[in-house]
Amino acid sequence: MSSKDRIQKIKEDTRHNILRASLDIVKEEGWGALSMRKIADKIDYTAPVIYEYFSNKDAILKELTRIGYVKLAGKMEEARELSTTPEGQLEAMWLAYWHFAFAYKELYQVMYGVEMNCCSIENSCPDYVRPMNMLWDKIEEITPAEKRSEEYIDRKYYSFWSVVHGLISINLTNQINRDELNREVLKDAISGLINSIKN
Amino acid sequence: MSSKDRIQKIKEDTRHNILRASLDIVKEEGWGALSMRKIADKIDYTAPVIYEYFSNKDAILKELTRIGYVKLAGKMEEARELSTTPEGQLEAMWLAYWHFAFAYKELYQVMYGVEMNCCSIENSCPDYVRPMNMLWDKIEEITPAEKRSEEYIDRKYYSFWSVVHGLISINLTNQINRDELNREVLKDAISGLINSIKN
DNA sequence: TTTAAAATCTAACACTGTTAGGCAAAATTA
DNA sequence: TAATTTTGCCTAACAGTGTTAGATTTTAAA
Repeated sequence: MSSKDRIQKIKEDTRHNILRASLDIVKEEGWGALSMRKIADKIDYTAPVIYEYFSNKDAILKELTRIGYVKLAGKMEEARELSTTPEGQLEAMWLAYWHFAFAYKELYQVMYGVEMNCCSIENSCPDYVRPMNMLWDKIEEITPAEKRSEEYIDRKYYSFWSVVHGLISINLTNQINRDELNREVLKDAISGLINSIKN
Repeated sequence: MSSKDRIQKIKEDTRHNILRASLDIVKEEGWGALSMRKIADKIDYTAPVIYEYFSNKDAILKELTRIGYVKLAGKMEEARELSTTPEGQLEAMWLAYWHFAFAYKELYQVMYGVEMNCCSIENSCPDYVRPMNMLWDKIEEITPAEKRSEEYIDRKYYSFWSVVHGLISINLTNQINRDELNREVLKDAISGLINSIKN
């Protein structure tokens, strides 16, 4: 009856509270600080109670991942409605994807396994910048003199790096191995960018 | 004298063994399984000994990161020597970067914070594929009929995704925030790809 | 051979995810 | 209403984590 429904609702609330508490902790202290006891503290329970709502910690992460995908799809739908041409819609959807990643940074991180590196990279270890410098210099070399500016080369460098690193990340996280697809995407992107620099 | 040198060498060896043992464990069981005690076991010591060579676990990860960058630069140099034109050299260097990421997967992961997601994504939760489907369909829509094949749309979808996700990952890990650069790279890539589809 | 120093270990602390078992309040049944 | 069952929640524990302090053994110097 009504009491059963009320109990059901309280259970759903608690489940929701666990998810919200988790996300709050991550927002405040990062993924590394998320623990079952900390979640329990936030919702005024002890840790074992959580296991009545989620079978383990991974299940919480998985549900947050799912929520992330739902939210992302919603944002993309919203963006699509703002444009009338298909080209405009496609662009709007990618921009919505982009904005989602930063507006819901923590969700994006758990969705795609993008973790902050241990410690601050910018300890200016010279080894860190050498690969970048090698590529940067070579891009500079093939850039026609009239285009050659720091901003231009920077932009091209980041364009290269984005496609390559993006494709690598996708391959490393989703272990879907599609060699011929990778090769074509990579070749397309690299030759496309080289052409866009030379002309 | 000689005894001091020998001691010095043993110390260097131990330091090296710690790093190699760490990488071995990660290769066998993944980053999540790497622990100080497990490293110590592999080199026939107890855990506290490691702290005479590295101030903490992060320092080990940091050194592995550095080693990764050195190795990457080496591979890129090798690749560069194989070509004579600057365009060929640039392409070869990016391909070397690409191959490095898979040949030294664990190093690439610690260098760029690309972690495997908790559990297998392909539990075929329909929510996971919705954003992809939305984009895929829209790409199909703007693709001229004579080009329209599954392979073609797949390739274009992954090209889009790679740039956008790559740029996001770079922004999330290296917290270097360069808004105008991001906007330009993103706009360039998206409009470039849309044009390449339409023509 | 005694003494100083270096190398290494054990034990502990505070944390982690997770499970088992118990206690008390609530709901159900007689 | 009284007895019984179910539910909700907690404490305590286990095995693991990174890390530190202190004791102990081994090596080197006097």
